[in-house]
Amino acid sequence: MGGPTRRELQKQERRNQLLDTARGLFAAQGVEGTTIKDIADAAGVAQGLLYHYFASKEDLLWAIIARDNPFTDMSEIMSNAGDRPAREVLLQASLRAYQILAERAELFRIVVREFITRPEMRQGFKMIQAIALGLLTRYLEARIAAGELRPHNPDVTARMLIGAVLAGHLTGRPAEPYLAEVVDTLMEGIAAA
Amino acid sequence: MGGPTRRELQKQERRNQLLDTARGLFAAQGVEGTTIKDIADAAGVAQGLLYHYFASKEDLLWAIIARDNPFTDMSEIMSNAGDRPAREVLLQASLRAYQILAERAELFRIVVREFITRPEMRQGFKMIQAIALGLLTRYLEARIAAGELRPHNPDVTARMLIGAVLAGHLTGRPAEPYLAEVVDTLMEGIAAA
Amino acid sequence: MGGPTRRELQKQERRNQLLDTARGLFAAQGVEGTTIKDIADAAGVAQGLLYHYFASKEDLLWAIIARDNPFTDMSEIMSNAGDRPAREVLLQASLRAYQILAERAELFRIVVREFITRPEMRQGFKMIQAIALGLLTRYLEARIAAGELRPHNPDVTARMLIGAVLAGHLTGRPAEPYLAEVVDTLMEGIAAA
Amino acid sequence: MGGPTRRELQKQERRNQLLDTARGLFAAQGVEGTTIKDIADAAGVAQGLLYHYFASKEDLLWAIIARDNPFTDMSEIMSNAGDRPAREVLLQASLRAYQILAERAELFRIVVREFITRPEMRQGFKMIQAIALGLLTRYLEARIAAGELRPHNPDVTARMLIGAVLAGHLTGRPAEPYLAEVVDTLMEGIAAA
DNA sequence: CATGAATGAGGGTTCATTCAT
DNA sequence: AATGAATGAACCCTCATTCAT
Repeated sequence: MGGPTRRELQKQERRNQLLDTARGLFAAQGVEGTTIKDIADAAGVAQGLLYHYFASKEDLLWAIIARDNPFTDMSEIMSNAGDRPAREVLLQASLRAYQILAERAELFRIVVREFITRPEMRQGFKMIQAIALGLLTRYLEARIAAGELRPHNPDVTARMLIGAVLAGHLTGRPAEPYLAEVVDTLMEGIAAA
Repeated sequence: MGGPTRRELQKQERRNQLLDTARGLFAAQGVEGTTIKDIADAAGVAQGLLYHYFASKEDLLWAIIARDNPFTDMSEIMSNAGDRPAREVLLQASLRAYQILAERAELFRIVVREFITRPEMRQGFKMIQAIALGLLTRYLEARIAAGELRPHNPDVTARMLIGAVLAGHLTGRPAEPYLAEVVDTLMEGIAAA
Repeated sequence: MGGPTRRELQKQERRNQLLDTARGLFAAQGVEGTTIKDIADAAGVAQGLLYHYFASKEDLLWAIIARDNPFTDMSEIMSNAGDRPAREVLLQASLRAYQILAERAELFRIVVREFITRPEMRQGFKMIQAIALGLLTRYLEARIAAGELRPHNPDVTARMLIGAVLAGHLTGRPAEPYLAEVVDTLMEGIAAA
Repeated sequence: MGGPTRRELQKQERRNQLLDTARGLFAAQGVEGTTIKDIADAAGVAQGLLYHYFASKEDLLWAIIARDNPFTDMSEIMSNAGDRPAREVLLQASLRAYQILAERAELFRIVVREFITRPEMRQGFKMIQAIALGLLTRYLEARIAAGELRPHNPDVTARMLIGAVLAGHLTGRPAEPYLAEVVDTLMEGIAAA
């Protein structure tokens, strides 16, 4: 029987509140630049309380990443591509990725910043990238096999698309018409006929 | 008469030594994660000496950026494009950018990391990106006008190329054949004829 | 309900303990000559704790001054002069001032020392002196108006009395018979009849 | 035979320049608040040079005090009192003391500040005060014996005059008419006839 | 005589973490 | 569950002093 008790619910809420608060500050000031006191003050609690929910500041960081990790979300998207035209599928995937980046902008900033220098996090970064790359590459291979795309190295295409999406996000470009143009260019190339 | 004295030479050498040491540590551990003591120990000098050359840790960071800034280097490259085929020019530019990123990998890691969270540095970042984008965009416009490339939005192409170069660098891809494939894809597209 | 809780009481006690300890050391060695470690060690606490109670060493100094400031104490004295003979009132005021200087000798030493060189404190010094001078001057004016004292510039008399009290304190003269002689001289002069 | 050489003169000038520079900074910022670099920069020389002239910062402080000590100057004044009226002599002495305080204001500030907390300097302070007090007291005793002043404790009068002079100086009062009023009050008292 | 690079001890301050309440 | 007083290790930086040039 079951379900969470009232108390467990409150506990979850408090935990989420602390995660939200910490995520905002981490994104704005960096992990090193944010003190436990900052987080406690912003959340309106005492410093000590954070140690009831998280073993350390490091643990708090990992808890944020674990909770807001968007990968389960992403993997579904590519699975349902079916037989629609590649241009349409790639555009939809780009748009969705853009959307996720916007929604998770704070997490993204935290992760990029920390991944750059922390050796133990670089490992995780490679995994993440491999997943996204894998999803895309497998899709492209299927479309080449189906004859919709000309034979080429799909890994390169995947990296170009991901790079263009990231570059657009980082430089604040609106999704429209940028992503459509990217996909068009990818499909047709820029050489004069 | 003239020329740097022995003492001035030594001063420059010492200064460069400290900049090199700091750059390596900043890149490896982040600016926050590197202490003045770390740098002094690695350079084999006393902590106090750093303050003989740089007013503060912050000042030291800016001194690294100022010294290793690759912009003058980059702008020359696109100016000498002349009338060679676009495929060749874009590939050469990509290769050179890759090379610069490799040479300045440490600076690049430092800068990206710090730019992500420091507001005063974001400004600088936008400038940098605008320069690179501008160089590329102007070149593409010229080739469209010359009829070598089909009419399209060159800003998108520029971002795609930059994104692909950055993504390749960040994920440790060797330049060959990656960059050639990127440029080919950009020129011809991936759609089946 | 109400009143301070146990914890609030302890907080006040601890705060006062730290102020007492710091005051003693500041008086003995000067503010610059006293380190936070000195204070913490003397109080038997960790250095960090001082920053739980005071934002900085400077703040600690001001907190001592604020707590031990004798002005409310002093202003009452002159208000209750009533119609007693001036000789009696001036003597009583001198004695009381002497007493305060003795009680607050540490604060006094600190304040004089810091006021001499810190521009921002000189301001405060002028205010303090103006208050004491004002109290005395107003009293003397009233007694001149009442015909008890001969017409003269009361500001000068006030400064002479204050000067004599300070000089006596600084050179360690016992209050008796010094202050009585000072007041007598002030009342009668030293010229032969 | 004879006279300081050119080089010795230059040496003296340089020494005096350094003493002047240091005195100004010590007075303005306190001894602790002044760095050797401050002094060297203000004098336009290298830090190391100060150690050619003075063994340490402490030594530099004592050298200032030794050079600018005003006592020889002061003792002559009271010796030549002769038989002039006491009012005139006391006023002249007060004026001269005021003048000396003004001329030596910097030294005075330094000395007071350091004397307050340095045990080894308190000793010197007592000597100084004893000298001034002695000169004045002996003069007053002579005038009492001569019948010009009524019998009283001259030590008290001396302290009152010194106190009034110091208080006036510290609070920035102009010499005129303050000192004349002080001497008048001292001579005649403030009681109504 | 003069320079200023170099040292190294120590200062004020910060902050993640602990623990009695 | 929640508080916040208390700790102590480090951090950035300062500065009197030394010494090779």
